[in-house]
Amino acid sequence: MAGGRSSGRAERPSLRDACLAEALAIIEREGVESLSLREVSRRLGVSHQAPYRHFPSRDHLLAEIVAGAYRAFVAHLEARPRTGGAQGDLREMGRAYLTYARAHPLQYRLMFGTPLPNPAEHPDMMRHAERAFGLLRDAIAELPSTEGARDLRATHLDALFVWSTLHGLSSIMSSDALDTVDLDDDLLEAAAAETLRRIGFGLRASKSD
Amino acid sequence: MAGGRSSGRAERPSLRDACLAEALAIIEREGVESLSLREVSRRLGVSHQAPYRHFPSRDHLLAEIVAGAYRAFVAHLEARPRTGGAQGDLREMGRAYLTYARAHPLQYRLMFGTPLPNPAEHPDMMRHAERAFGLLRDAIAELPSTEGARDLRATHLDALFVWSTLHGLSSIMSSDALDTVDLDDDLLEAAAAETLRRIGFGLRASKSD
DNA sequence: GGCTGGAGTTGACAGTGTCAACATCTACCG
DNA sequence: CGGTAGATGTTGACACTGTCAACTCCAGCC
Repeated sequence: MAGGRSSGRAERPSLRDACLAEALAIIEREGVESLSLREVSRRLGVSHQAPYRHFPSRDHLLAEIVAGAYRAFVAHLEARPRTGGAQGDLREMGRAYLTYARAHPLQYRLMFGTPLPNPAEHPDMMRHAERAFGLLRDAIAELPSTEGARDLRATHLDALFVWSTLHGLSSIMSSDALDTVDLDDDLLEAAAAETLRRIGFGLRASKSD
Repeated sequence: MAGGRSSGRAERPSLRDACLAEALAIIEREGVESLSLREVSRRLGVSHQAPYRHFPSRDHLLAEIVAGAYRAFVAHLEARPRTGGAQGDLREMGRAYLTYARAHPLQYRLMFGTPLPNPAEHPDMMRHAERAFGLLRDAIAELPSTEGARDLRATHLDALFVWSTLHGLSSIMSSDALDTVDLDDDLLEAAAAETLRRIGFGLRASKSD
């Protein structure tokens, strides 16, 4: 039902895929807000209405690009090393999260940083998003509970803490705001490691309440 | 040189201020991306070029609104209670940060969440932004250093940690992403308190390295 | 053959930001 | 008092955008 329209098996010259690729290229160079279907058409040498054969609207095209970013994000998170126990696993998840954000700042910003096309109108995009959040929450739910049953509320609190810490660092790292403050690359590298360590402390802190 | 054009002393009917107010109202109802100077003009009953007498471009108007949000943010941070020592002060700062983000999600998003008009072209807006960051960094620099001189790098790391944690929670709280996950208001309240506590743990953790 | 439906094109419309030329009104200076 | 300069606001244009509607084309199928 979903996806698979592209590389499944060569299905036509696929102007559809060309649009997605060209749109992404435009966003990379000029930013989301200056993405225009007409410019995409122009670059592809087709008429300004051609993309409408494949996308109901500009926002639908954008939503598909964002969905792609989520898909890649989820894949990256799932591809993390799966060696240690629950605690080590969460750490790997955090590392993977930060790695992706550092390696793909544009995609990260597309997912979390920019005003998305109305999410309610693009359920497919949201499905991928929820999948990503679910991964993180699951990893936390797996944490060993030192005091018997892990209650749901505590899990939510922990998830929110981990999520917001990771997200905070990532969005700062992939934002322009950094330019106003002078921080070198080494520092950011260190900050990533440090943040992971501190998340661990923070989680343990909640137990020793 | 800067500011003071508004409420200093009644300086004309001040279409300028009316534009800012109306623009903010539009953003509140429709979102940033659908803010248009022409709509502002229409609502104010003036011609579509009138605002250009007061703002060189749409982005300049937007930048001024964002600058206003930063100004209010800085004022809110500076108005925090100043009772305790450095440690208590940082805690108050954190509380004030989260309070503002909760009370003014729109403004918070305007500052950190949306693609701003090219910051380099709006130095005034950036001046206010830096002021806000500076407050936080200063509060951290004041922390008692248990091991003699507080080195600059450590301060930066700490600042980045505190900042990103606060920002992460705030931006999640003021974002639509929350809607995809079911979290009640009580939980958010608890998360704010919990996060402040955990930031404390995180900072101490860096010392006991 | 004829017909149907997808893919792409052309032409229009309303909306936008912005430049340029015009009008008007206000204040100040001779 | 008259006149002139500057700020303020208006009208008209231009290029650009997303999107609707009607048109052409061409492959495949009965």
